[in-house]
Amino acid sequence: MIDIKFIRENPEKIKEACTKKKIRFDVDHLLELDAKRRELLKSIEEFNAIKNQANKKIQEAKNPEDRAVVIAQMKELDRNSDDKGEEFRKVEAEFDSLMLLVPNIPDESVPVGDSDADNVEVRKWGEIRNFDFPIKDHVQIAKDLDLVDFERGTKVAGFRGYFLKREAMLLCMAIWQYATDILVRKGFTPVQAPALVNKEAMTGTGYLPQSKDEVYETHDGMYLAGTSEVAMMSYHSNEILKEEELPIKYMGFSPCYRTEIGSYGKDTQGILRVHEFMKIEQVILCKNDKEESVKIHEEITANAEEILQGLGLPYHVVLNCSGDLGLGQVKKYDIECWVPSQEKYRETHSSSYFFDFQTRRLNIRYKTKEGETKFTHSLNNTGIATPRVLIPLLENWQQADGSVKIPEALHKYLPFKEIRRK
RNA sequence: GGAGGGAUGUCAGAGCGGACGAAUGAGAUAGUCUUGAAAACUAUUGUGGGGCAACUCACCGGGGGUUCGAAUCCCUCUCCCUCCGCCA
Repeated sequence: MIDIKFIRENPEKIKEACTKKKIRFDVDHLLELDAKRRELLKSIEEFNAIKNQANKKIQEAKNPEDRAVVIAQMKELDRNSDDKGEEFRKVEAEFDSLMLLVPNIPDESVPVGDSDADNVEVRKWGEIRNFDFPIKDHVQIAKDLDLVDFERGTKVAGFRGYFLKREAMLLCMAIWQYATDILVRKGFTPVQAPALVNKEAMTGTGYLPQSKDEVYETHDGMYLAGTSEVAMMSYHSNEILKEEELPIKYMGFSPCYRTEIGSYGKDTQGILRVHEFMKIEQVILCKNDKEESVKIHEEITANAEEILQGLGLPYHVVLNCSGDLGLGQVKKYDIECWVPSQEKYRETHSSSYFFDFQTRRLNIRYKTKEGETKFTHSLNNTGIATPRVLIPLLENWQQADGSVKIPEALHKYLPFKEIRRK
């Protein structure tokens, strides 16, 4: 959510953000509602002030007759006043729902563009291997080594369903443990977060109302979150923190659910785009300070890079263009890992900051040392997501004989150093 | 699933139709005392909206209602606790 005062004073900046983010939003209509709302509120308040004064008189009235007179006057006043309450509530409701749709303003460093095609590569890491044998894609590797059962996955869980088996499952657990060790060492508090969450949590983080098609809703009005960010951000909703506690760094771990309704027909093979997966997420609350947000954004991006480097996966970091930013995001880097069979980089991480967009919705504030109350800033980035990361891992580490080597960083978590056919 | 009890400021906790934006305690901030600290004492200390300001309006879990007037009464939703049942 954006501060209405800021919108009033800078409507052109919001309009510009709409254009850059390719979002249709009628700023002028919002401001009209805002004016109307304030006008109604003023007249209601004036009426309330009169009533409050009259009530004081009723209390001060010495004898019952005086009292009765004032009460009669009061009733008369009530009858003659036109009740603006209902109109106000209507205007307020529309205003509130529109406020949830005002986009945050992209940082100046964000390139203007329409889609991911306009994203800009900022750096690359790792050697892209030159295979001297015909390579397999991850689906073939998984089938040959009996690591994923897609047929039964579909039978039991429908389209995009899968069973992860044997070494693949152990590998995932090793990857979680490996990533957890790195993040805990960096001061993150590990938390197993609920994936089943309420509407406030979804709205507060900005997944509702704008992305409601991509979210599973349960029969009793709960939601399956697409990321533990939803629960971890909501963890401190309606709280006032202390400045000394900041930054708060959580490593949220949870299953994640996505309908993928916007991506019918895309990546239908394998485990790239699935409805259900596991993810370790970095979630940060920090001071209301742009420089602090920028600094931590680079840190959490570097954390993810460190995790990928340990796994020996070539990647690049791209700066997302304005059209590829979510409603609340100020700036976002995607980290994409090299997928040999596709000869391109595919997204495995997404690192973004929001300033106080989410924390206004969730009402997460802190008291500064000077005693001021401010909204915190929030940021998040993937730590590691499985099984998606198995795609670059299996493909980049495949060997001519059909086996797959395990990167050394994972050896201590596994009873094997390679996966080969039985 | 059944039966009761509860939700109040940063925290604990009173209030149960008008003098309550809310007792009291803790915490925090400032000051006195002290070489310094602790203790003690004194003062200040909720949030949000409108107005340059004086001021004013709203907020006692959320939403409705009754009343001239609601933290207090009624309805409803959410959550928490206790007991019984059920499951592990």
